[in-house]
Amino acid sequence: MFTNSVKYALKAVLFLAVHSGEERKIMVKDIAEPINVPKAYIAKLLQELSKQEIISSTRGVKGGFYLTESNLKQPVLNVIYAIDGTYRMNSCLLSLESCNEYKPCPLHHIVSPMRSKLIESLKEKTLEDLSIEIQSGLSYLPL
Amino acid sequence: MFTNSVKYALKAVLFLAVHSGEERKIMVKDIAEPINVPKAYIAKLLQELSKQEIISSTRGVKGGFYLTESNLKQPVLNVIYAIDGTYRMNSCLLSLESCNEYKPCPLHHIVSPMRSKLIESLKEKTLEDLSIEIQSGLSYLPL
DNA sequence: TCTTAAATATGATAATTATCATATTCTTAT
DNA sequence: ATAAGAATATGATAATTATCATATTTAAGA
Ligand code: FES
Ligand code: FES
Repeated sequence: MFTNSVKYALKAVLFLAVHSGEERKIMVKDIAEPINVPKAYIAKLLQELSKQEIISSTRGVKGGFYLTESNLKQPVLNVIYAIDGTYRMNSCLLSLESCNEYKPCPLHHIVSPMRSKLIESLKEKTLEDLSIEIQSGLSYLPL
Repeated sequence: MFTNSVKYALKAVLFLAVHSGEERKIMVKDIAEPINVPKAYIAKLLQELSKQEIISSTRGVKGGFYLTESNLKQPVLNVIYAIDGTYRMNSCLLSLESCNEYKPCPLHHIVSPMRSKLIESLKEKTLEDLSIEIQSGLSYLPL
């Protein structure tokens, strides 16, 4: 469904959502280990997310990655789009072009409503929402 | 969501569902062109599907690929599993291990119900069902 | 201002997936 | 039997994705 990169990015961002803050910046190596993702790999992804202002960072001594209040308000979908682009989630299952209501492929009626719902949910849920669920013990992060 | 291989395989199988029969075998080249997939690529996929008895084939003069009545009764999901394996559809979105109700990842509550529904639908719908929909003009094949 | 510790930019390598090519085997009809 | 037309088996190449590595830039503190 998603690429490995998106999965890793989501894990990292959610980890930051739970553990970081403007006063609690976290370095790559302290993110990589608990979420169980290769350090160099997650570093690259974090840099990209930072460049796209999905997450925040400062360099140098005492630097690291973190989420601002504003970052926390973002929908989960932002992370996905930032890494994979929008195409993957929205393209038709059978043709490789965009999904078309007027000339639906044979799987459209099965797949499209669910995809719409999924995207809607990922747009509604913010990083903060998920962070709260994790902290309430309704879901688990490291796995 | 699915790999390119699965998409191609589905297109080919549905093409066969609509156009072939025990008395109407179709050769690779006559499948590849209308579904707009490279011949050598789809050939390999068709061979694999044939080996797994998702579709039928005979070689030699007058040979080709086709679907028997029994083939037509199969759920769409069979095609997907035959090419991609079962893992891809069933694994957790965030960890790379299997999805777990008792220790759900932060996206589980959003994603899991929809995935279950999707799998259910793909299990219920047979190739014949989709073929009929195409023939009724409810959906379109080549795209 | 200089040293140090961090992210950033850039790119190299490995693994997987997608694509292409061809010699072999089987089936039908001559 | 044998010639021809098809799938089959096998493997090679290309493109994309995943992974790793490192030199450069920036910020903080001595
Ligand atoms: S047209 Fe194929 S999924 Fe919508
Ligand atoms: S535990 Fe992650 S999707 Fe179910």
